[in-house]
Amino acid sequence: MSAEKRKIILESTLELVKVHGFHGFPISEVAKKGGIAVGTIYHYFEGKEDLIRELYLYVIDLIHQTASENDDGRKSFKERYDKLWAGLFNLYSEKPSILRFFELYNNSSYYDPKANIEENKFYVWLFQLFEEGLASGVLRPISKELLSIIVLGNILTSAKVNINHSFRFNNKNIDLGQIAEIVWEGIKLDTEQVPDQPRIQQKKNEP
Amino acid sequence: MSAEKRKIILESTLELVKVHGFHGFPISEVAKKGGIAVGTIYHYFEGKEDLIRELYLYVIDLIHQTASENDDGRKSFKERYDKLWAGLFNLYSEKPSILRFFELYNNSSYYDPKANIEENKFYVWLFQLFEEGLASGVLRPISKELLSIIVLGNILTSAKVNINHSFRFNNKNIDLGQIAEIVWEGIKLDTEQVPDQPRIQQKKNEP
Amino acid sequence: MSAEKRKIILESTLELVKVHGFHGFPISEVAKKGGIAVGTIYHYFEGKEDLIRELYLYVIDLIHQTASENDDGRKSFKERYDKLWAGLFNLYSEKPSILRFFELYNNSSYYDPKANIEENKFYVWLFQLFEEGLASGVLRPISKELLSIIVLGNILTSAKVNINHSFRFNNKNIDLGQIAEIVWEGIKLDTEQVPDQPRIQQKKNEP
Amino acid sequence: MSAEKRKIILESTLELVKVHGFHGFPISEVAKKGGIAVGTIYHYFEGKEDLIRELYLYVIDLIHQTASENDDGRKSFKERYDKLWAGLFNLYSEKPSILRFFELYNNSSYYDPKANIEENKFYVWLFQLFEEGLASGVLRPISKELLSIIVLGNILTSAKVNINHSFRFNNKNIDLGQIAEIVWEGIKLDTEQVPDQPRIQQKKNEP
DNA sequence: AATGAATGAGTCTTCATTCAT
DNA sequence: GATGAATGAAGACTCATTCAT
Repeated sequence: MSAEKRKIILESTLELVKVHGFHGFPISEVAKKGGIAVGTIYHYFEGKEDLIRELYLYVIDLIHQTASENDDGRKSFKERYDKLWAGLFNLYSEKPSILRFFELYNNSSYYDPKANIEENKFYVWLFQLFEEGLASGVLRPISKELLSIIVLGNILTSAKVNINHSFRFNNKNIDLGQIAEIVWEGIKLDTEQVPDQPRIQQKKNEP
Repeated sequence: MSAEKRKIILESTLELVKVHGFHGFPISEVAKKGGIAVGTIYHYFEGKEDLIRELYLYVIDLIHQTASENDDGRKSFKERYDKLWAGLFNLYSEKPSILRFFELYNNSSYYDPKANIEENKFYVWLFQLFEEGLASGVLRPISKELLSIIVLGNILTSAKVNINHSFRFNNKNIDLGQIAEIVWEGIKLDTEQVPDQPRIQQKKNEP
Repeated sequence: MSAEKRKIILESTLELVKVHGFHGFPISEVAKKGGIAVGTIYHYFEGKEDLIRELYLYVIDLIHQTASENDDGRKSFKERYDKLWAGLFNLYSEKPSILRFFELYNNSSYYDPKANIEENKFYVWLFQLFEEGLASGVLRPISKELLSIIVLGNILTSAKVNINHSFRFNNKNIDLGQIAEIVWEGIKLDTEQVPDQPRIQQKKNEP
Repeated sequence: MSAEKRKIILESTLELVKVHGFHGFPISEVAKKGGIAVGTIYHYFEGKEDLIRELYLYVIDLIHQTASENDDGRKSFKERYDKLWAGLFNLYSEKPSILRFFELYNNSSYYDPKANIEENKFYVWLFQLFEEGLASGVLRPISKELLSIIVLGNILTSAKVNINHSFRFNNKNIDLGQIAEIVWEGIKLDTEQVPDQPRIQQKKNEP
């Protein structure tokens, strides 16, 4: 069992998923792309389903590394926020296969709904980051879960547009950097104002 | 050629896409679900690819109708913004198959990158809405394209979480309505005056 | 039941058989080519099998007419032989769909092996012709069946090559008229006398 | 990739073509007849079309072998001619599937008209045989192409009748050996006569 | 460990035929 | 008589997985 060969299989699969979707390519293509035999893949993974699920963990790890590596707890939260945004935006832009994989994964039959978010080390790290932001008083009182959802969602949207916008928006130049600022405007605490009054009313979507 | 039967096929497909993804179900399932014969589907559509592409137009139409029907140009822009958000959020939440379809479509081999966004009547309508918002002076000077991207992206994210969050976030209650306000905070023009009145009104997406 | 419409169906089918073979085209193509509805064909014929079998009779009739129309019992047998050859050769060459149909028919599942050759009016006529030739003493004592086989077989071969030879034989000019003479040399009775008259003239089929 | 399995597939197909024509049997029948799985066929051939085309080459090879194996350049041309005739006649009679295949192939959509006859090793061999016959002076001055057409065409016709005549000609006994002699009479040079005068009258098949 | 030939259930698609209008 | 929408059985082909080497 060489880790090298395992990685070859995962990366080959990632590329193929990007181009063809989960079901759009045969295992034999993975073998061909990786320069190995079909049977070999079954030494490293139990089957296609297992391969895709392991690929999810592999990709989460990549994201976690990218996000945490550049982080420096001594910097201001805004700086850390910008680094997070830039890091993931660049990762997704340079490796669109990751972005694509995520979009597909959550909607696919491979997705395991029983997987707990707390076991996902990237989310654990991210929750921690936002908790520190909240503690430092620069963020409006929004739950760390919601902050994660908004920020990640918008990074994803930005990167998606970045990858596709040339044809999607008629070649108009769209300044995606603005999105980071717009979101920041939305989540930062307006210091000029009286924070002792709730600015946002409670609302129950699902009673 | 009955429009009725055509709709049955489209709706059956939409449901199956939601549960299984594009490639995860056979055409015969569409037939069974619709109570018709397999061959009939091929009278109305050239093949699976064509069916999926027509489904895209069908769904775009649904979204356009939902968004435009509830719109009233005489109301304030904020009110129109809230209506847009509530309308789409509810549509997606009540019919997750639409949400799912979009997520998949843009990443699938069915997606036609040559399709011009200007020919998409929903986007035409949406661009017009934001142009009016910009003209009325309540929005920061952000391009209508970027505004569309941000707002739609966040509605989608909200609805996605709404549909999945029960298991995705460990049953924590997440107040998705906040997202509409956070985004609004990000795009609205800050008039320095009068912070002594609550800036965000109560809103009930799902009573 | 209009005879006109029946003929349209038969001729449309004949053309389609030529291009696609028996199984290579759907009944709907016959309808489209003939400018009629699919159901109409089933008013005139019991099904595809019946249509093909009726087409056989239709084609046999065409051949019989062509062969017998130009025949004149008062002419010499050699002249009648030449007329037969020229008539069928031209018919096949101008309407290759007939030739094609025959080749296919005898090898297809549509062919009815129980059909008695004596009930085929073209063969009845042909056997009669050769019997007269034998009676007149210009032919070697070969059974009328064998004569029919040889002559028809070689006309068919000639026409086939005529239709295809340009590409089959590398654009070499092949004088197919020779075949008629070669076969004649093979079946005619050699009267030892009179070699003082030229027996073979030069001939140019394709100048 | 075993040559053995490849041959099993080809032979199974050949038998099925004989009975049902090209389109009259499913690939699954080939598999069943050969005692293998359907998928295996697709390891050896790209599809049905490819299988049929490869079968053509396989059959050409069989014919070439049969014809050339029994040939002896030291014998007289008439003896070689008789051997050729007998060899092919027997091959076709004993293996009617070959005969049937040829008839069908040239009229089918599988036939590739771009295929050059010079690349067909059987024809190369045959042309050589007739060239030697012409050089030895026993044949009338007929092009080797035309000689090939006539001789092959008549062998084919003979064998066809041999296989089918029992029902085609009402159980009459037909002496097919005569055909070889008749054709020989047609192509041999009449040494008694004056070859400096043309023996065949002018005729115009295609004015 | 690595290979890749073999398997056969499953998929898309076609098309002869029917029948209500 | 004429129509053509609807049917569903049948066929070509794919591909995840196995296993002998």
